[in-house]
Amino acid sequence: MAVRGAVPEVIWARPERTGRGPKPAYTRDDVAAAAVRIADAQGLDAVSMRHVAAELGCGTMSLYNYVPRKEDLYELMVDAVSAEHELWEPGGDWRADLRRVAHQTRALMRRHPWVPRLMSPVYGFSPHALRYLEHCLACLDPLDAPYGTKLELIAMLNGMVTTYVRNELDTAERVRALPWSEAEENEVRMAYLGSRIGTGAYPRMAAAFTEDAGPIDLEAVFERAVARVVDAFAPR
Amino acid sequence: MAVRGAVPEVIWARPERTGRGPKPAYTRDDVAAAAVRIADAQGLDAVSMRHVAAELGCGTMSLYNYVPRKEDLYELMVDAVSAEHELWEPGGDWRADLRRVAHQTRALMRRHPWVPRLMSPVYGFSPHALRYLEHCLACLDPLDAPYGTKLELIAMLNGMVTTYVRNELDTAERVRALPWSEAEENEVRMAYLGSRIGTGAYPRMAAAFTEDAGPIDLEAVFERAVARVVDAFAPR
DNA sequence: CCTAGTTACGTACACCGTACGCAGTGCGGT
DNA sequence: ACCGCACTGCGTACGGTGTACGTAACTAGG
Repeated sequence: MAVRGAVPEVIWARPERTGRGPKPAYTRDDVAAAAVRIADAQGLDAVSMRHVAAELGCGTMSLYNYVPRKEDLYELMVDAVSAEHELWEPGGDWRADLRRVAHQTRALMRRHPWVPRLMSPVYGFSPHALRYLEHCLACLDPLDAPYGTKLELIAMLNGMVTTYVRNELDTAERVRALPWSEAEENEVRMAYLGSRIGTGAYPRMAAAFTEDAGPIDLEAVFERAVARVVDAFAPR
Repeated sequence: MAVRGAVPEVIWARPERTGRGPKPAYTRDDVAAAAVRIADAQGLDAVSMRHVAAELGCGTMSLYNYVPRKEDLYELMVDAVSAEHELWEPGGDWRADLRRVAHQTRALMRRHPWVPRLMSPVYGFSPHALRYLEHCLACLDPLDAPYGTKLELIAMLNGMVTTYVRNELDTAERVRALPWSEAEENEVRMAYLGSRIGTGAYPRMAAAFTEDAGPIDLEAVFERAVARVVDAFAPR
């Protein structure tokens, strides 16, 4: 009997089956898919061990045969949706390819609004994350720069996309738990903001708000941000 | 009796006292300070209503006289540490001023490692956050650009700093709850990564790892990232 | 002065992650 | 062929969480 709880382990290094005893009723992918299904439908906070087990159709504690801790379940979830990344043959224009990567990542996160909240550097080791990273590096083959710089570019782009989509969506995820609507909350916040600005203590913010009264085009803002990050690494 | 739970409200718009009834034993700042003290000392996960109440020296449910939901307690915490931002008179070189802002924000987050996890666009309305934003805009006075662009720059810089420090620190925050050390976990993860790379399926990652075997200088990486974001908005 | 609104807070509920123990199952070694 | 044991499945239980609700004490406004 191995003392499982006290030794560090990576979920991906642990074999899915060891050969002895009865065959497991589900695969690791089944578990991940059930958790993803719940997160997509009811939000990340609804992903509890009990709910996932119920969705899967087994007892709660049976989950711990597949996943040592809930943290690892999160890791499985991120890897599962990372499989949705479409990996194409890079076309030679690394800036265009990287912009395409950014847009695809954004689309993925909009399909699964809980992903930004789970993004962590430690999840970068999962199988599908490695494939994704290798693909990004392949896109950067035409760029004449050391790998260190390329990795910094990829990290910066991914971080920017994650932050951006997170700001765009986690309020929507958050509002699910609130007893009032997002529109109502925004209205109250804007009213408060207006009252603060009206005091005259923030002249530049006041100017900023009178300058641009129209609704902001999120799509265009994202487009510009991506281009700026990519161009920041282009040789002059 | 107002039905408090069903109407949206901003914590900052709610008056701290209404005049009727016994005087509150603590101020809102006392509550925030107690929560910050716990988060600094024991991590964000230790910030429970019971712990904060105990730290403050009152009953658990008394907290709800000061804060309608735990979410608002988080908002108070972020605002409380936002007061630590040093606001100087901008010197005319907006790029230098912005770099200084970035470094100061990073230092603040390193003092309070739980801040990146709580960063959310909705917290941008707190009093000290408004002061901070106005200061950033003041730094950007010499830059000839519409306020929309300036706000995009500030958002991008803040997001990058937050992401960066988060990646740097939340593993440390996370490891507090794990039954093994961060070094042990890193060793296991690196071993697994090596075994995956050894399969030859990721030639570029393999090349990247053989290229740069030395330890990475986090300070220099951060410096470069800040400079890149700032320079991306400089007129050519 | 009275009363309505507020503070303080104990109790209770539903839910969480997961340690533990037990029954059943089927492969590996003899 | 047959143990034995490692494994799966899972019920129970523990200590934690946020917070709804009810009650007692208190004080300012009419």
